[in-house]
Amino acid sequence: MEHGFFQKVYEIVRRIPYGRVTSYGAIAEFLGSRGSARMVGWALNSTKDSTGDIPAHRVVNRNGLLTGKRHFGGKDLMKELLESEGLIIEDDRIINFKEKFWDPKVEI
DNA sequence: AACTTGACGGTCA
DNA sequence: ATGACCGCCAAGT
Repeated sequence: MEHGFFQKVYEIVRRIPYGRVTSYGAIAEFLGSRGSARMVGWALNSTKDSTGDIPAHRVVNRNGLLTGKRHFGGKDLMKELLESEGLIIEDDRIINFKEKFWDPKVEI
């Protein structure tokens, strides 16, 4: 197993509690200078090859917008996954984002 | 080796 | 509120 930037990202994403969400930037910030928000999105992109135990749908952009939805199967798979966890989504935006936001640097 | 492309975010007009 | 720009940096071409 490697311990590169990607692995660190996976570790954090796996820790996002059910029904909560975080942002690419928050993860990048938590990892310090080891990466930018773009890198986090990149890391998640490669989870498609991975085993699939990574809840990538719980990562959205800083505005609670489902910017990564097109990388999931189906038309609205990402949205459906989040809704099934109790989040309210309207026009690809998480309405109760602030309440559901989980910040790794304060909650870990 | 050079250029483009992003699941991003902050700043400024 | 909206849009342009810039920094970010690994991968693909």
